[in-house]
Amino acid sequence: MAGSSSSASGTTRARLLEAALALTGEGGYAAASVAAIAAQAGVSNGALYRHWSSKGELFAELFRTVCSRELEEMTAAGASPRHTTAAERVEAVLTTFSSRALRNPRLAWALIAEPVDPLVEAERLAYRRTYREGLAALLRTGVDAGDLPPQDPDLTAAALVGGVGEALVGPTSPLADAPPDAAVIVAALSAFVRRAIGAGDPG
Amino acid sequence: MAGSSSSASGTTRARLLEAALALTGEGGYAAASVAAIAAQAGVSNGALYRHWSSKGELFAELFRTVCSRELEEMTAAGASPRHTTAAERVEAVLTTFSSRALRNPRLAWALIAEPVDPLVEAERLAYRRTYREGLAALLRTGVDAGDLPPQDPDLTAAALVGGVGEALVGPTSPLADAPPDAAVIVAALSAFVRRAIGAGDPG
DNA sequence: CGACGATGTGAATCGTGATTCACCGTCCAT
DNA sequence: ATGGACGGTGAATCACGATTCACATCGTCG
Repeated sequence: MAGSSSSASGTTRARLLEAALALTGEGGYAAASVAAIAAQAGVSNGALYRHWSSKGELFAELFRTVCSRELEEMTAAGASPRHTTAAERVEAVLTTFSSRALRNPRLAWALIAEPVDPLVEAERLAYRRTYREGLAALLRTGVDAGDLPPQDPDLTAAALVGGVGEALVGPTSPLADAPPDAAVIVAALSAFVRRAIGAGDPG
Repeated sequence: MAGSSSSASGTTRARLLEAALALTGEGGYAAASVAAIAAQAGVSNGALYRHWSSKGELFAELFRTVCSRELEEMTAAGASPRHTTAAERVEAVLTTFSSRALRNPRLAWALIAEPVDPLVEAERLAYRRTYREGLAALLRTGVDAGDLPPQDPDLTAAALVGGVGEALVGPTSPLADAPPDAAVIVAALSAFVRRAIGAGDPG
């Protein structure tokens, strides 16, 4: 009926993903029931199962998509030639992470901390590990080069991921969708990160 | 039948709490179904409802009990006259937290990070906030005294709570109940904390 | 003794969502 | 035109654990 590629909607599959993302961004994973997703996408419950074998699979895919975009951004930020030292790169990665998360706190919460399906949890865990490992690699570089003090890079990286996450969704979750002042928070977090990795003052 | 106060069991109420704690310590909150708790305590499902109006209430009480003990220990550690600077106190608090958590990683995970009832989540949140506020107060003291560099104490505190938590239950959760080497982890975390709050070298 | 409250029993019931399935249309290939 | 694959429908079903409730049991008190 509808034109094959025009107005408001793509394929049902895409609409379901969009709907799931939108609902998660509003009310978190909990608000994204199969019924709600289907309704939002304008299809029936059953349609979902034509494209995924379970709700979990849909969300695993969604998480993968969203997180991989985030990862890309962070990686790019860390790899930019504007930064020369490992400390700067670590800071850039986490600043990117923070400012993006603050743009959509609810979604960030869902991605970082909300209770989810085991299937989805596995996806989240995998990405967390990736973040951690990326940071650890940067830290190792810095330590080896003597820019950063001796430390266990893996542990520092884990603590940074957790610390930044908590600082963002912890204080954020009580708040509505209007972060008080993202720039201030990001700056303060940057300072925390710099100190935590043992880098000196801002360059 | 059994002696009123002798061998293996106190009141049913107490046995239910013990059972819930034990199960949570083994398989987390998820493993602690009403049926499992009742079985472990040697009573029937219904007995639980003679003492709490819901499973959530039981767990809220359990969390409160356990967390308040932890809080006591941490507070005591931070208040000890052995420590003079704010930095030392912060470090002592978090070291206490870490080493205790590492003693029972599964339970720590349940207390810190596992998905739980809203009722229980509220309890957890309250304690997290308390930890955070306690740390923030110490940090403020240090900053005011000039021992620590200027910083947002609340944000630092939040990041520390999150960072230490992640470092503990993140890398820990994949492991069985035998932490590789608690002392090493605690020492490394201490160093992280010292750097993160901007304290100098170890005293 | 007999009533009564507190406690315990455990099978039946409920609530909440995810998941299934018998039944269409539509569209293309033969 | 016709068969059948590809979606789609949505009410019925299922799974799973918490919760209820009609029925004991026991200890205490008048």
